[in-house]
Amino acid sequence: MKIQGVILGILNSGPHSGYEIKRQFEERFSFFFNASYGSIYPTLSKLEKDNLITKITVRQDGKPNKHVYTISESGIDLFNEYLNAPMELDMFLSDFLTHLYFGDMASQESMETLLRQGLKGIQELRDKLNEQYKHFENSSLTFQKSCIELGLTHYDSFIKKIDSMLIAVERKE
Amino acid sequence: MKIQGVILGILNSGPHSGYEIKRQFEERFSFFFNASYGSIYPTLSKLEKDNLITKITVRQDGKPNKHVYTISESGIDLFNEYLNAPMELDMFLSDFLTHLYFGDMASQESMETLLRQGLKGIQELRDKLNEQYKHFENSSLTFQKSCIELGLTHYDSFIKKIDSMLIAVERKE
DNA sequence: GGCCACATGTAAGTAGTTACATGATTCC
DNA sequence: GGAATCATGTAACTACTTACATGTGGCC
Repeated sequence: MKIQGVILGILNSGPHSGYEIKRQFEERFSFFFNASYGSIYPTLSKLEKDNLITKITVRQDGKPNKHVYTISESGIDLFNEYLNAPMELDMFLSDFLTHLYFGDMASQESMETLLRQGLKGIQELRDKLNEQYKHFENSSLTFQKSCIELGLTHYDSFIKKIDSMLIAVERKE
Repeated sequence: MKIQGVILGILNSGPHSGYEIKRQFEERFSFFFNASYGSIYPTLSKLEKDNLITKITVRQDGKPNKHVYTISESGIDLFNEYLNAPMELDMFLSDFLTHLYFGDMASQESMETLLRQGLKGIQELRDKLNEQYKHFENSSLTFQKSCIELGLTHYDSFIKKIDSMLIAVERKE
């Protein structure tokens, strides 16, 4: 599913502005999806032009106005089409693993540094995701919660494995 | 690291053709990197034009000719620059998790189907990667081996979690 | 006055993929 | 004769990101 489908999905559970959508991407989707303002705002414009969502301008107290978008009937239909379309293959792009892969010709010292850096980065992501997980503790959104749990699961398995690789590298010194 | 760096890295451990590079992507990099012929061949042309690699044409018995590329001194230098550059953030793009995320408003039946489909897809990827792992059983390329182990670790943690989600969904029926 | 959070948007650039196009050789 | 594997390449397209541009309002 591309950004158009994901935005329709978010609006399917209530009206939101582009800024709010961006926050959801950072807080809830970060483990498996992301998008910048440079694609969110043009997508919202296009969806409105195609009558899949409608816009209203909302005045706020102590904050600038915002454009709040609501999904239309045809938007809901299109979202359901996206949901029922065959799933695309997952893809994981890891610069850390790419560096690691080329490690067999590098020095043990540089690989130890790499592993430590990688571990630190993953631990930070894990901690950030765990902060988000707290918001779901008493939530009935079990599938959203599971998405975060899958992220934590992934990070934990990586952390464990990298830890053992570090121990192996240190032993060789 | 982009495709240019990865190709230099592959050629850094020996001369190869574009077709062989593509096979390496499928067999060894598939968990964390991939590229199509549409980017491999133009990249090889560009690298040659920039004198980072050199080309020779090799005649083969019972097979078409192939263009075998060898990394140059300046190619090795550039690859080491890439290796020492700060790492980019890993990114995981999952259509399965995107579908899952929107599951709280869907029927239990459709979510069971989704989970089964997702599980099947991941098991297939795991099996394929495990086939590749066998080639590394007695290999001294410990870091390449570790990259595959990290992939298996990831798939196993996902399989375990999706299994438990399936059991939870089934119990609710 | 300066910084931060909130808020929207565009233009140029990136880094690819997909689909197309071609051809050798082997095996059935 | 047709499918499969080996082999190379290009043109059109995609789906974004980055950097830029602008502005409000609160807090220190």
